Amino acid sequence: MYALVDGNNFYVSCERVFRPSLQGRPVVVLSNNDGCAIARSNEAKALGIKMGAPWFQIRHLERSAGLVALSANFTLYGDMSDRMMTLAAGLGPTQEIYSIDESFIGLHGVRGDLTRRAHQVRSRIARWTGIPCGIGIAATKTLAKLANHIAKTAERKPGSYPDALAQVCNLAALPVFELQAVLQATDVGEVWGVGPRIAAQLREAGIASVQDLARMDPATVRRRWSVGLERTVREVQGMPCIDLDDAPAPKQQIACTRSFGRPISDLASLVEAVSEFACRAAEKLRAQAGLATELLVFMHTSPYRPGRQLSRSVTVPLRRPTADSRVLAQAAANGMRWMYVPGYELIKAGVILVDLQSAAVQQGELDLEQEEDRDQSRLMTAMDTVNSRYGKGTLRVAATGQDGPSRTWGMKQERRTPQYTTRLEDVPTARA
DNA sequence: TCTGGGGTCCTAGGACCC
DNA sequence: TCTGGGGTCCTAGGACCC
Repeated sequence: MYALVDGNNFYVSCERVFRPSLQGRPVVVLSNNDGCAIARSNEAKALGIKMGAPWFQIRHLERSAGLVALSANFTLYGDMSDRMMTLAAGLGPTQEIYSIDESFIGLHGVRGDLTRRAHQVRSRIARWTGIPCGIGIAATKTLAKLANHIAKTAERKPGSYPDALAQVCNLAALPVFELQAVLQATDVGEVWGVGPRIAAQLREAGIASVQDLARMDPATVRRRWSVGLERTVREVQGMPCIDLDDAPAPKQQIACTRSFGRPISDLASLVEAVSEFACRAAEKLRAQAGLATELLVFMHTSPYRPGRQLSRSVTVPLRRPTADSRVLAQAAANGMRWMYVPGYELIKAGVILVDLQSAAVQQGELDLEQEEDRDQSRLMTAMDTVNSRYGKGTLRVAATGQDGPSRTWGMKQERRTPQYTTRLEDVPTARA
C-alpha cells in the first residue's frame, strides 16, 4: 500500500505562508525571466490560466481580474519542501521524495485506520508549515497518484467527486461499485504515465476513462503500445509494478540551462554564461560525489520568433574525469568558442554533464595527477563550504579569458571531433 | 516585446562480436 | 555457390514526469 503526499499549488502556497494577504486571490508564480506561469493558485486556475502559460498572454488579467504574479524563489521552495517532507515521512516506514512537492510513502506494516492517520498527518503539515496538501492512498503508486488527484479535485471542485474524498482519498477503502464509479468519472489522461500523445491514441481506440483503461488486456496494450503502458495498465488494475525508490541512484546527467532575458549574439556574453552554467553544474556534481568525463554545451535561437534559426551543440571530452569548476568552466567556454556563429539572436544556452562516474572508483591514476586532483578537490570543497554558509555565489570562478583553446581541448580535438551538432540551419559559413 | 528548467525510461537500428 | 543465430553496446529520438 502506498500514499502520495503532494503540496497543493506548491510554489504559490509557499509564497502565501509569508504573504497571507494572497489568500483567496488569483496568484501565479513565474519562471525564470518571468517567462511563463509555473504554479497557479486555485483562483488562477479558475480564471482558465494553463500550466506554462506565457506571461504576456495572461498579463491582462492583472488589471481585469486582480491576478498577482510573483517571480520564483527556488531557495525558499526548497526549504519549505524539506520541512514538508520530514512531516510527511511520519505517515509510514519508507519514503521516496519524488519531486519538490511530492513524496510517496510506503505503508507496509502500518496498522489502524490509514485514512484517519493520513488526515492527521495532513493537518500537522498544514499547522507546522502552512502548506495545504492532498493525500492519496492505494495499492499501487499509479493508483496513489490518481487518488491524490481525486483528493485535490474533490476539494477544489465540489461535486466532481464524493465530498468524503476531498483532501484525503483512500481508494483501497472504497466499496467496489464506488471505486468503479470514481474511475469511470476520471479522464484517462489523468493517469500517471499517460501523456497527451498516448491519451489521444487511447481515446481514438475508445478508451476514455480510467475505468476503460483498467479493463484493457495488458498483453494487447504491450503489443499495440509499449511495455511502459502495459505496466501502467497493471498498476491501474491494482498490481504493483513500480517499486518505492527510497534510495535514489546518483544522477546520470546534470544540467544547467537557462533562457536569457533578451537575445544574446556576442561571443563574450555567451562564454560568460556557459562558464557560469558549468560552475553550477559542477557544484551539483560534487554534491553527489561524482566526476564528469564529458560536457555538452548547446545554444539555440528562439523557435517562436521568425528569422534565421540556429541550434548547435558540441560534446567536449575531458582529459580525465573531474568535478573541478575551473576545468569544467574552461571546457564549456572552449566548446562555445568552437561552435559559435556570429549573427544569430540566441535566447538559450546550457551545459550538461554527461557520462558521470563516482569519485570513489577513481583510484590508481598517476601519483602526480592524484596529488593535483587532491588539491583541486580540497579547493572545490572549501568553495562549496563557503558558499553554503554565506550564500550562493560568495566565491566564484572568474570567467575564463580569451586565451585561445586550452591544452586539454586542443589535444583531444585531434583525436575526437565534437560528436554531434544538431540542426545546423542557415549557417552561412560553418566554422572549422 | 514577451513562451522554464530540470530529469528518466524505452525503442529501434547499426556496428560489432563469437 | 551456399550464407546462422545470438548477444552487447551505442546512439538518436520519442514520450513522459514535475
